[in-house]
Amino acid sequence: MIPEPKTNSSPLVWVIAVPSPLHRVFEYLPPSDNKITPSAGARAKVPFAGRDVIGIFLEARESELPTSTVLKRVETLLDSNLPLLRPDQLQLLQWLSDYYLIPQGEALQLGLATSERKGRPSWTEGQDHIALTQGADSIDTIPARASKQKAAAQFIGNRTVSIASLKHQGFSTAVISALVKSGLAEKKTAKQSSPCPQSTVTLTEAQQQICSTLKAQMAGFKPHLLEGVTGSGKTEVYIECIKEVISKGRQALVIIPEIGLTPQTKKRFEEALGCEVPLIHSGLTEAERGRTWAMARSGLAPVVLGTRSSVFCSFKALGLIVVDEEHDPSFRQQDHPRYSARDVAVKRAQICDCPIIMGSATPSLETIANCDQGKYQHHTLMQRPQGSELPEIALIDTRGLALTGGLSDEAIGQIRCTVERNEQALLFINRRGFAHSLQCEDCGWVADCEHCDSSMAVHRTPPHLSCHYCHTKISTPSYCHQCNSGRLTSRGIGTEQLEVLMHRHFENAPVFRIDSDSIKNMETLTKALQSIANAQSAVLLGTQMLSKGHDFPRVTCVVVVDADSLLYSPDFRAEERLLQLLVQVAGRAGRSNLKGKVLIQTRSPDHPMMQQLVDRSYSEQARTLLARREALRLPPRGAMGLIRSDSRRERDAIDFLNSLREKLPKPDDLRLIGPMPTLMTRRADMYRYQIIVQGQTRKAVHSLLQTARDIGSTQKLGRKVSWFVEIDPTETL
DNA sequence: AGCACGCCGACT
DNA sequence: GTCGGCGTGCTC
Repeated sequence: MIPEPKTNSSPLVWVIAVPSPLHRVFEYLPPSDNKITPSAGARAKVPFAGRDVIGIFLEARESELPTSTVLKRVETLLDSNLPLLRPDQLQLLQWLSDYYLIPQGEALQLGLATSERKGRPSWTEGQDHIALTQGADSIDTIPARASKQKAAAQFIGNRTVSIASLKHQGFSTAVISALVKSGLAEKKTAKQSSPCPQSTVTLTEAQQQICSTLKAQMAGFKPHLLEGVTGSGKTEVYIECIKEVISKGRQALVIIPEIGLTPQTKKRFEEALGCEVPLIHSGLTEAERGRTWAMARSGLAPVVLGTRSSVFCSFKALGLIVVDEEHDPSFRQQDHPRYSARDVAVKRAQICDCPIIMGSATPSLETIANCDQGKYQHHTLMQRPQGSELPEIALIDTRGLALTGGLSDEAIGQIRCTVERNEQALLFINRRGFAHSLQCEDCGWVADCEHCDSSMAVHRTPPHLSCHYCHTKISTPSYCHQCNSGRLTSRGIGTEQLEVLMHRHFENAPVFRIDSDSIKNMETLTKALQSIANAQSAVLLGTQMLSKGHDFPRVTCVVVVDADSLLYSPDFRAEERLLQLLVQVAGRAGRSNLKGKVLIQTRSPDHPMMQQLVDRSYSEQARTLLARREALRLPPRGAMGLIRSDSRRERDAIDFLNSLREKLPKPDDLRLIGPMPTLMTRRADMYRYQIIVQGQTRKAVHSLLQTARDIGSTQKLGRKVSWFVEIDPTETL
């Protein structure tokens, strides 16, 4: 047969990354009014599977599809001058897509603010600030009946303030527009927030030394670990480095674990740097995020402060990344897309050829290993300034002791002494609600969640049972559902119950409970922290929320109510987590010049970790854990991957993994474990199963996961179950 | 993911 | 007769 002559050359097409779960890019004909070829990273509106979507232009090339393919046409090019995604972001997100096995179209969306993803123009500087036309002198001319306007004018004074901040103060749009209408005030565009760094606070010798070492390396890619005990002043070091970077006209990105600490942190950075430090976190409105994003992109913001998603933000000239509390598990996004913001930040620093400082009192074992291998430079701050001493840690063996509300007599005695000295005590308890579960005294029946393999927690205010995994709430039963007995008892103390008991025990001291039930938003947290700061003696109690980064100068006594509840978890990272948690909690004590004391209640006082908590430093203990990981060939030694499937039908979840495993290659340098049930197999009516992949090199694990992903998407069952592959999983439960 | 297309059950 | 349930297939 004579081969067909090659048809005329393929048409010129635009390659577009379309937001869809497909691991492919798509070809389109250029728009009909095509004049220019855009730069990579520009947004384009394209028809896709029966609807219009916003995709990202990657390149123009000759079509690689058979000439018979019917191509659709790009509808409009949205960014014709400058692409919204900068080359460094594009490079980062393409790496992200590849490394975390995320579809390219979805990965690229992460580099845009939410409104930009919908195709709206990016935020431009507008008249979103306000100032008094005649300055503060005109305040007296406002009639007394316009009390709100007067108050607003007083707030503005001689400054130019953002309208957003006025609204935060509780002034309505009506009040603001009235001021403008009467000519007393006028809207202004934000002035370039040129930083005017405030004079340096006095640094300790150790801080100074680290600062000068770091400042000399504020150009070019270099990761640093700043290991500093709680209260040793890591933030001052960050600030000095940021000043250095912005003085050279470059920008800094500061990433912190959770929104809980943003208001104070923002204020602290703003005061030290003398400029606005815009935020990026999930609590902001779309408009506010869009504003920060655009300010960073245009270079208007010299510093941006944000939670994990800010690692993808656009910058004009990124010169430094700071990741505070580098060990924190919340840097890992646990659902779609799954990535570690800390690791992405290191990659970004590499791409932007700038330094990155990771700080922690309890660095992760991965980061310590990276220091050992010489990949990261290690700096240590082991002393608190003003000579405040590190707290003394003691174990309380609770075996055989009569506990009052989960507390030993010794702990209660210590709390009493603390309160009587007009100081504050902090009780850490890792359980919300009144009690862990409700049990029948006669037959042992436990009120379980009907959607999860878990018991329901007891709550009293208001009274109900609640599942902390799927958030199902039911009314508290008054009799046993198995034997009809009326003798139901609460087991396992929670924050609510502890609060009641503390009120009873310490009538004269205020009691503050900090957990996700009592703290609904940032305002309530700020208020609570304010009251704590103003109080003399007090008892603070709460969950992890209390242990994260807050500064409580009057706390001199910390009690860990039940350290065992975290001790025996099958996850290979459980010990590391527990150690970090306990050291962080302990670090809340004695941060000012008052000497602190830490009491840890445990029924396993002989456990090696408990022993070492008393007389070893964190880094010594981390070494021990690291050696054990090494021996067991667990990360950071070697690599790990995970394939998980979730389904309403248990059989489907198992079958999917079984047939996937059969089709997978079996390289001898890899070990596959499973399918096996996850620790809490049924959760919110979903049965969850997994295969764990272990190997010597990350490359081998990664390539197997990639194959698994490709095979999985061709499986018929793949549509009935929801499943994913994950590299370097943090929870292998 | 989201949307179209298609093939069976219970409604005006 | 048609409205709409959701299984299956495809997206340049």
